[in-house]
Amino acid sequence: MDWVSDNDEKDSDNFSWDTDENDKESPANSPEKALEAGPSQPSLYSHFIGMGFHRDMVEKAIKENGEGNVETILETLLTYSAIGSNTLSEHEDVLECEDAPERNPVGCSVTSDEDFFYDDLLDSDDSLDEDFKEGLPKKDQKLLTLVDMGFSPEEAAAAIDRCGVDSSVLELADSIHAAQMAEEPDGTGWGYSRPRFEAAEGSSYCSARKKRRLMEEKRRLKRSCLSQRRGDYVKRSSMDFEDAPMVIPKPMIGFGLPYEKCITRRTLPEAAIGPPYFYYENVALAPKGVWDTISRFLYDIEPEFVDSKHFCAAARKRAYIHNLPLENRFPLLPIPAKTIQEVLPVTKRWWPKWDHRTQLNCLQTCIASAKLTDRIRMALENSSDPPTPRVQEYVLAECRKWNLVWVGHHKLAPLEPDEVEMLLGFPNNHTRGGGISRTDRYKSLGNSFQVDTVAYHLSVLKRMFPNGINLLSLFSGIGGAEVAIQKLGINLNLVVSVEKSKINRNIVRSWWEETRQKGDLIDLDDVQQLNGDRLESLIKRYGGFDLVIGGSPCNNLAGSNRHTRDGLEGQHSSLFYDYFRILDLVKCIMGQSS
DNA sequence: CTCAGTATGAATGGTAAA
DNA sequence: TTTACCATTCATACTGAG
Repeated sequence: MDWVSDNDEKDSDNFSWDTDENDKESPANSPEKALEAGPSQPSLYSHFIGMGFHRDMVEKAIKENGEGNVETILETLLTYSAIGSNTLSEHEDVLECEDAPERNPVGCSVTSDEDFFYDDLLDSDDSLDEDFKEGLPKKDQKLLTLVDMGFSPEEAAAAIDRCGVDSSVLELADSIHAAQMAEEPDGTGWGYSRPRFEAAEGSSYCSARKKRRLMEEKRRLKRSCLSQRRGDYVKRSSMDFEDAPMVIPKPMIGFGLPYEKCITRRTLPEAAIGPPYFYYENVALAPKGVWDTISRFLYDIEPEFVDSKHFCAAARKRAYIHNLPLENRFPLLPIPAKTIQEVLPVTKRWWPKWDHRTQLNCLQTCIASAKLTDRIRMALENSSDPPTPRVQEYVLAECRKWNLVWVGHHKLAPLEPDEVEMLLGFPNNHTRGGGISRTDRYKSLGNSFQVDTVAYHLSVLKRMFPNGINLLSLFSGIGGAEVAIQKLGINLNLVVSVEKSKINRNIVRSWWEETRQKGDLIDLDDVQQLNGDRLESLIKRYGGFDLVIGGSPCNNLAGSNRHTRDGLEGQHSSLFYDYFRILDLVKCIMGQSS
């Protein structure tokens, strides 16, 4: 359910908006690129201001890091924000304060300590020189940075011991704060979070003008909502922030499985209650702290951890945060078989006794190469029958790693795209045709929902909306949400679908036509297009959204990413903040009109 | 340019032994 | 309680053919 590749051309939407069509900027014109082209202080300055950072912070961060390194400036700003952003409002005029939508949504109380940190950050000119630091071991560098930031050497050292020398300065600062809070029985909780900057790299092509307009819109819309919410959060006890880190329940069955005993009641925080309903999805096994952060943004709702192996023959460990009721869920029929041998009967004939797998591992975006399967074939040919334990071990490890199935004597193969479609609950040939390549099918499917799992959670909507729903679907991918809702027999009166990949948009649109949908399908290619204006006009025209659904990009969270598993702040995964931004805007706009 | 093929670990959590 | 070992994982980057 997310973004697939960067190589999709921008095309015009099928829906023509009344404004703003021409100030879409190409990535080449992004502020980021402009920076790389040559140093220009005003542009750099306004770039970060545009992201919602305070001007004093930006000035200081640029001074400290030099103009050249955007990356380190950003890191510095994030660090400042994590430590001191909550005090910002104390130093700023009201307008600016409300104007900073990217700031921590959990408005927090202010302690004198934090004031101290912030003042110190702004005023101290006596920090150690960076050249000197570079010559030191990593641990000492971090230690000095933390001391520079106003922490005591003891605190800093303890934090490095706790979190490890490879932790970011931000994490270390966070840890020290947590420790301080724990020591202080009456300490006021502070809502740790990085500022919600929309413009991590992935979204930085939003023009400054657009951003300003968006901010104006937000300021207008959010003034009342924000003050209300801040009030709510300040009331919360510091306990909320000292909770043990998120633990993934075992077995991973969420609030319950079909035809089994389920949890049917829960208490949602006031701020979480709809309309609209919302449903957010991402990988369960994200780096530490990611789900804590996501949950905190999504109104403190506890994630529902579910492994789709309970719904189909392949594992898919995912977490879902939603505000849907839990009573009277029902599954899609027919219930899919849950073993490989049942689902792929042709494999049964060749399946050796010593391969005890009955289910597949997670369906991913890449498949095993022919070379690998041939190596395995050779290994089996050259072994005895049954193969030696050593060969068995090797073969089984590769089978599990690459989800291989038996298609002949000594012959293993990856799943076909059709089979992946079937396992994920999509109609046959859902991703086939329209010029899509085989690799792209795997990629789009690997990023998708498991339809039966999602449909089970969404089934409660059927009774509530007998006349159908208006759906806002973000990071739609190949339309897992739309397919699930359609299979549940819920009419789709309106679907606003945001998906970066043109290939995926085509898939959804042809599905829309094949299933003879009566409603309106509006597809957009960029979440940034959904600003306050557009949402307001859509909501006015169609009477609001009943469900906001989406699974934001997991690229930087997924375990299989060897290169850029950067967490929630990663280039793609930071689009989560756009999910939150849009959901919050929808809530505010709909809350106002009712 | 697209497409297919290929090599490329580490973070995380579980379990059992020390 | 600590340590070691094991299994799993919505991926990225590069290459070469067409």
